[in-house]
Amino acid sequence: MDEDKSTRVMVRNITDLARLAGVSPGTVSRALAGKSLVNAKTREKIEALAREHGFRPNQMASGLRRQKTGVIGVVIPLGHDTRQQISDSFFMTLLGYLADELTRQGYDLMLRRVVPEEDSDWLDRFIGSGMIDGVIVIGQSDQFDRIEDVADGYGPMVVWGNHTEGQRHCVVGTDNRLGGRMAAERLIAAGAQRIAFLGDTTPMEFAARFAGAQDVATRLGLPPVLALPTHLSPDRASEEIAAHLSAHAGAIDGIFAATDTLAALCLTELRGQGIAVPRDVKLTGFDDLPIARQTVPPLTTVRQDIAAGARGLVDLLLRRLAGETTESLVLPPELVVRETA
Amino acid sequence: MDEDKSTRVMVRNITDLARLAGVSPGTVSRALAGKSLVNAKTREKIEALAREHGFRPNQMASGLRRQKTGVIGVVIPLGHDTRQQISDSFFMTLLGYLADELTRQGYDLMLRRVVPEEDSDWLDRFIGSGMIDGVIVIGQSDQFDRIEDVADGYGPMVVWGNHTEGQRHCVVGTDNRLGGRMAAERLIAAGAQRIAFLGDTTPMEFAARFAGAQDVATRLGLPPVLALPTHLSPDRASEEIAAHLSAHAGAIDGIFAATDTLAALCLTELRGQGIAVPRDVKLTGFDDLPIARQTVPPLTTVRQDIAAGARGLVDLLLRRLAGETTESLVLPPELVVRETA
DNA sequence: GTGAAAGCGCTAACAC
DNA sequence: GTGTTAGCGCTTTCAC
Repeated sequence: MDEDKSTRVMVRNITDLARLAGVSPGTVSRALAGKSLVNAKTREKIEALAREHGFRPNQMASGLRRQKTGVIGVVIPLGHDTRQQISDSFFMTLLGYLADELTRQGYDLMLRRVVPEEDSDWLDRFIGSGMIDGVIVIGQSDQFDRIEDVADGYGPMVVWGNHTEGQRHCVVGTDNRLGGRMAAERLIAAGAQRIAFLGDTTPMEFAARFAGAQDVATRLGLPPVLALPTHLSPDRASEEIAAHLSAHAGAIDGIFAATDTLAALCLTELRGQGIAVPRDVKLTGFDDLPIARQTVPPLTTVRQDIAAGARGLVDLLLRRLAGETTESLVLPPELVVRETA
Repeated sequence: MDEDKSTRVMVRNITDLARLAGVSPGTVSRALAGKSLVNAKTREKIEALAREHGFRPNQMASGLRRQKTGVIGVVIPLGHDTRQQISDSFFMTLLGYLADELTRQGYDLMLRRVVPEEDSDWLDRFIGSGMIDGVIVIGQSDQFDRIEDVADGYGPMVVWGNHTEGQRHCVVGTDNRLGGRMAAERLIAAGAQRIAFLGDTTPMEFAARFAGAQDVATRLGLPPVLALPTHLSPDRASEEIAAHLSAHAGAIDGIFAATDTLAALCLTELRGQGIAVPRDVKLTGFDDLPIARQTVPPLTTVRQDIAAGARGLVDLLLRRLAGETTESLVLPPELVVRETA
């Protein structure tokens, strides 16, 4: 007998293994799938052989036969702001948690980033590929209607995003409007009166945050919240922020940034223009990403529970996969007071 | 005729569509795959029908038949430091670029995060799943040997990590040792004499960075570089950094942090302990992530070209898929001088 | 240029 | 408890 793992015989499929084990392919399939009704001895023998030859049943074939793939699609639609920072921290963090959670549940994750403008068919294409059992959409971007359409005819889909009264697709997300109110209230409590919202208000989540801040301004009889649009990529955003700041210097004493990333950038620009935070201008972010603790001074922000979001997405998706109909899940935001407001 | 998209007939497969079109399944297959030798009229008819019914050929079946899936696996092994920040910015950024690059090349991306300690079989399992045409491993972690073993018998694999003389697997990565030298040289040029390396030196990349710094200290006759190990998760790292700083206060005037993330954390702790940067202690990071520009003062660091790395990984993988044998790709680091050293 | 037929690797009735 | 068989949906010779 030679010493090396006797992989001299190539085992390419269940049939090869069956021949080696002296049983039928059906039995091998049952044994490897951990099905009941297989003789303990037979099973052991088959498992030993499989191990020895490093054999694993082909998931494609199995998937085709069983009409399920064990794969969940995760798709990130990139809206108008195509070059949106690829590493957008929030989405990437969510993706990390999703990967963990799906793995825990025995699913694989197929990731797709799409540009809806170039491919209006992005969602159907993914669903229709036959490669995935269900889909998680990260961010509605500007594709709300597209998603609604699909939701009517396709069950196993859950979306991370903003909840709108009466919508038909199942969504998981933070109560952005409430979060926006919290941010604005904090800015005002810290002494601000003339508030600006920093960030693009086109995406629904951001629009809701903006609306929440506006709610508060209106209720308290303060001037309306000023919208200061920016892109999401750091380079462009920095320039835009600098321009906004110059244009409105002195007219603003509170800034509610749409995300922590934007807030951090803003902090840098404020310092550059010699504006003291929180003395001259109060500032809040949104998300509570790690960076929020590391800015100088550390950022007051509105926390989203990303881990809970990921768990919620996967939990709801699995329930839908099992045929349940599910309600959307709206998570509560939490104000984290640090030093910028 | 009724108004709605006449999706009354469900088209579940190529055979259904063939029936509608009055042709054979084979012809439909050819038409939809864009093969030559199909009558223009026939092709148009089939394409129109497919569009009308939102039909798309099942990729699983196609994959099974053609013995290729159009999917590239991307796996992130989480070493000993299991709870390594899920959102580890560097890997996540790389992942984003990989997603773009693979999409551009017409491939889908299947993502898997694995804990080798709990599953020694992680790599074979992924490869053997039959779901992927090739695999990109992000980070060697402490799995160098495992990867070497696999490389002997499996071609389409490329790894992001550190290059070691004579290794057998194809790797793409920055010249970490050179980067380490650059960082140390900069610290010294800025006036430091007693240098410490902040971070775990177990992963090969970090070990190489440390070794590079050590090279410089040795060459210049300075005291050896002190290793200050930490975990990667922000919470633990902060504590550990604080402890290191207290223990070695005054004995260190230059810190080379293994990553920008660690450097940013370190900066916060230094400030907390009233140590001025760069006056009392010089500091450099590694990576040049966005955060490096936003710390106060902004971080001097060693830049890795992540986009080039992603392109390299995909390019080499596709070449190997095509049967070529490829050399590893070592990318040059670049010193970015800001204000901490 | 198109149809017929075999088969990718696996699973699930259905026999026995 | 195990073998046999018929596909899952697609592609690809091989005929014609």
